[in-house]
Amino acid sequence: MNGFERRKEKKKENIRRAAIELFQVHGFSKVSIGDIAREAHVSHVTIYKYFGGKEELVRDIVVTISRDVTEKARAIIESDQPYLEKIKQLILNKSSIASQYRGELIKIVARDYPEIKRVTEEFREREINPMLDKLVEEGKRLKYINPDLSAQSITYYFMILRNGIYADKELLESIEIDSKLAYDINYLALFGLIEKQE
Amino acid sequence: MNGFERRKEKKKENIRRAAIELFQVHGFSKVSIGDIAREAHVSHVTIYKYFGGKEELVRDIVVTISRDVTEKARAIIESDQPYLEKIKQLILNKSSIASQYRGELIKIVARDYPEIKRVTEEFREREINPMLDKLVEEGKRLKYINPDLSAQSITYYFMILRNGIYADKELLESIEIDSKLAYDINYLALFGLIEKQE
Amino acid sequence: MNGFERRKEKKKENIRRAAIELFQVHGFSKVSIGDIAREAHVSHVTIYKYFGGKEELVRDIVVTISRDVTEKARAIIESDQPYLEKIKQLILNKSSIASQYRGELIKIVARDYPEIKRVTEEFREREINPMLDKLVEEGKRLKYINPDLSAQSITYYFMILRNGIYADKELLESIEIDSKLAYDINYLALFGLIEKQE
Amino acid sequence: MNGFERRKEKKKENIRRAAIELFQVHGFSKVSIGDIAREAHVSHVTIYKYFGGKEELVRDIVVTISRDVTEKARAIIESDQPYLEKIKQLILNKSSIASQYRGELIKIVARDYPEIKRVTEEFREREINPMLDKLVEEGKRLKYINPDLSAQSITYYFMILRNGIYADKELLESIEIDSKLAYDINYLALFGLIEKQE
DNA sequence: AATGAATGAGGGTTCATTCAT
DNA sequence: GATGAATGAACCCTCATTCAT
Repeated sequence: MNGFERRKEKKKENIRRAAIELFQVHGFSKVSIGDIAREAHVSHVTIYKYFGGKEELVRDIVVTISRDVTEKARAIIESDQPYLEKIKQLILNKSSIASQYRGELIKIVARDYPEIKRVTEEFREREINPMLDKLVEEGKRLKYINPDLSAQSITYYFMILRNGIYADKELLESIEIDSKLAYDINYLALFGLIEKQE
Repeated sequence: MNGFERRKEKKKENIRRAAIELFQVHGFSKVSIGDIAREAHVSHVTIYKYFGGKEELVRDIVVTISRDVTEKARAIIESDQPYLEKIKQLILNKSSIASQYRGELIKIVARDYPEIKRVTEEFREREINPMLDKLVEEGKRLKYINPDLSAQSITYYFMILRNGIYADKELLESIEIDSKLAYDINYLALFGLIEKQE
Repeated sequence: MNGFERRKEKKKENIRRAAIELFQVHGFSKVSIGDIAREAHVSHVTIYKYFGGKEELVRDIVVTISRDVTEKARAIIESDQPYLEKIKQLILNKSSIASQYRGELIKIVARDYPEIKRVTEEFREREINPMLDKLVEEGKRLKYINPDLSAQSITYYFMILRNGIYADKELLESIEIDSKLAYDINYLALFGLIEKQE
Repeated sequence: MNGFERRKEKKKENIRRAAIELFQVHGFSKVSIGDIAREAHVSHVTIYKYFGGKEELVRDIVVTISRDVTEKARAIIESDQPYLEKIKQLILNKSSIASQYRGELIKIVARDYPEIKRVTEEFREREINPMLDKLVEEGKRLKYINPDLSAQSITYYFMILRNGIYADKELLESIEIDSKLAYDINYLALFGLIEKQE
């Protein structure tokens, strides 16, 4: 990648960043190419030249985010931390995942551009699920996880938690501010609402 | 309410139903008044006469749903069932709540029409939260719920679960079809992912 | 005219009144048939049945007003008052002419419905102008009016004054409240702005 | 102002001109943005980019006209002509004022956009009235004007004449064609309809 | 390579008018 | 004869996309 391409890639990155930011604040349908161009300090036709159109820009963003999220998850899972720590981080880590993972965004986008749906599903199928399966396997081996629970259920459970948490900006902020709340949510996700009665 | 008004109310109900349906499938911003009119088999002008405009239609729908959900929840909480059964139903009941509660819809709508945000927040503040607080109180008294958890945390936890579950239509369908999955999700929400080690 | 027709005529009159009132307040283009129907406490289709449509309603109103104004002017001119008094009243009388003559309304309407233009012009041609011509004739005979002025000029002058006065609601109100102002305007119209120098 | 901005200003001017022209012919409410765009040979989107919307376009036009009229009046008043000549020109000058001053337009517009009313009233209050007051003062000093007449009355008288004259396109044309008519109207406005009897 | 402008489509809204009850 | 609803057109405005400079 020569200097020319590097500059171009930087500009693309900048456009992606602007788009994600705006999507998060105003919702996907409300953000126009013009808005993104303004936010990224480029001309809107530059966006067309670089990405081809709104759908392609969005696909590009979705792929970028998906890749990013996958890598973050892989880093956590393959790290050297104790098992519980890994789980906790996957459910509620304050790293950049929070600021990027936008289940909601992706879902809405998927509705508008069915082709993008396929992209994200492929990602989950091929990248995320295998990783989670292995994690669950390990959890069961370590007796952390009830062996009667299916891997699919647990995967779904993760999805529910992540979607539930990251779908609500205000909730996210509350969690970041209030560490007792963060602790409680973690506790609830890990050990459930109900105390097992002996 | 005479026959005249009853017919009118029926037509309004029909328009609401069509709108909700379309919002769920295509997302809020993508559904035009014309679409709703077509789906409801009325003229778009009728919608304007009955509701006044898109914002008012949406506010009406949001209020209707909110009221409905609240009543459903109250029915469960004030019913004569054992405590755990109530909790389970609140998290994952197959009744019409599932088909109506659209946290996601409301959240997106709130972004477009800030005034509607207030309506829903007032509902939560005034109706939902007090009910949940009492429920948590009861759970702690019965030693079902860890007394260290704050009521607010648990309220958020409920929100997360509900949002996470109802935000994903496919997930919802999977749960309805696959009873093992439903059981597992319930188990996870109640007793958590991690087995407490003795 | 039997009782039936009398009731019908009354209703029509009521509709006319409502329409004129609304036109005066909100301007012609801004008043819909629905508005008029509401103001007149009738169904809008009644208006269609009685008048045929918006254009016909307006034509009817214009004719009614024109006839009315003509009769008022005739009454003044053919009355037994001194000449100057007649002139004064024609320029600025507080009678109902003020509340009805709507040069502005008619002009705007004429733009929308060219056919109506003809109606009013015919009226002026056939009714108003002859009356004014005779009045000017008399004024010249009585040495009130400079014989070098053409009757047409004076007719235009009347038009200018009336249009100028009645086009501005606030001006009209000021005149009605402030009698010194009314006196001055009358003076200016009659004797001009400039004092002839001897 | 570089060439770039000059081209832009020229285009805006062109749009204003087209709008004024159409407003004069068809009345304000009947002219759509699309009509103006067509007349000005630009895209309607360009109008939105330049002016923001119909209300803003209209406000811009009103301000432009107001400023223009004020300047024209000031030029006459501050010129080196004899007093009577000034007055005559103010009442009936064939310069571009006639083709621009549109009291009627402004009044109708004011009804639709109350905010614009304020703009024009401010103009009158701050620019026009002081000028007229001084003119009247001078006229009284020179014994041209009856000192019993209030400045306010005379201001209104000017308004009446101007509104009466410029509200009627056909009248305006007649005056421009027929110089005897113009002379008579001027005479009537200056010296009144009635000869003072000695 | 960036910018301004044009196009064409779509959505929200209102209206005059007509139809059915 | 009055009312509610439907139709079809028009208008304001915004957007994605393309063209010309």
